[in-house]
Amino acid sequence: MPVSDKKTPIHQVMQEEVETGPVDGLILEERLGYALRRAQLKVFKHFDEAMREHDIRPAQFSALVIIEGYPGVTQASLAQTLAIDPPRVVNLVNTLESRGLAVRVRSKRDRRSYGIFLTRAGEALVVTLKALSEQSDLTATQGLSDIERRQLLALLRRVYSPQAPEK
Amino acid sequence: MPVSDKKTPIHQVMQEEVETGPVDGLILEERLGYALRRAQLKVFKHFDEAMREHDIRPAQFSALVIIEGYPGVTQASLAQTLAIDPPRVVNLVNTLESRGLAVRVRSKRDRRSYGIFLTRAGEALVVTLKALSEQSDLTATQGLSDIERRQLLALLRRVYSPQAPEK
DNA sequence: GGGATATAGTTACTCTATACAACTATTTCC
DNA sequence: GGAAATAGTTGTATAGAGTAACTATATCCC
Repeated sequence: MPVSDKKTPIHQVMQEEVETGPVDGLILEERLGYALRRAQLKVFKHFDEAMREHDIRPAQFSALVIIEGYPGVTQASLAQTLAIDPPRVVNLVNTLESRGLAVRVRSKRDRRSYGIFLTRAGEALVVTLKALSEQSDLTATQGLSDIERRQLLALLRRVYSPQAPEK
Repeated sequence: MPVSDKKTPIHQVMQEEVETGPVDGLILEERLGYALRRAQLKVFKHFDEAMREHDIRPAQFSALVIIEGYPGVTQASLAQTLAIDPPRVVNLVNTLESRGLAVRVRSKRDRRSYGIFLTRAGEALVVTLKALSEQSDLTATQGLSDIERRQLLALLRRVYSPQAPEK
């Protein structure tokens, strides 16, 4: 039962039949958060499709790419770069390990921490995944030219990392 | 206990001490999904701060703005425009109703559906919230010029709504 | 050298978001 | 008038995100 049944109707009841049909987002299009969410939904949907066959989630993909680029990266660094919190990193790395894509190696310098490395299987997979991801980004942004895509990336980078260079 | 204890160490064990310090996102910066997520995190963080005093979540704000622009909008239209599913709309509208910001009015044309309207309190609040949201977007994108902000919005719109005009 | 403090990782718990299945009431299609 | 579709609701399941508390180790400082 709708909550309104318990409340007094208000002045707008007179306007009742004003508008019902499908409504575009015109009014919200000036809201950055709305635009970011809608764009991210679309890009992630394409990404999920592209990765479905490999059963890889966005954070897993990003982690693999970072580990490839920085072999021996610690979980704390991963957390920072992925902008996720330490508990999620534990879970993430557990998954990668149990699937044989990465391994933890206890650091000799600081025995509290682990260096994370890709296995050969992980190295092979990340190459495939990067190609798939690039393709998925292209199809998700079909309407944009290469220049516009680069513009978009540069602008986004400058939003989340204010000290990023303009070009 | 880390999963790796149960696995054979792999070839990279030799490289163990390679890299640990904080790692920037350089390697991922070409990934659209990563950039979108990071930017959205930042924009939403500012938004949450701006709205904390009013205890308004992003979806609630967007709903209020849509209802203001399309009085009598149905829940189905709300779901479409907000890109959330019908069960969440029910919950959302329940919250707005119980806080006295909006009301459901049964449609005479189609008695399955409701038109959603703002109460006077809702109308007053949405004016305040829109100003706060604009201010929050500005501070979240401090590094950008007005022109770049508009460029970013236009590019995002063309990503999620491919038929959107270039300018 | 040794105790206080900080850090890396882990576990547990909470809250929200998202997705999906099933159901009621009503409308539309044939 | 009956079959199929639609608007809204309820319930359930899973993932994302934030927080608190804990262990083991390292660093700081007297």
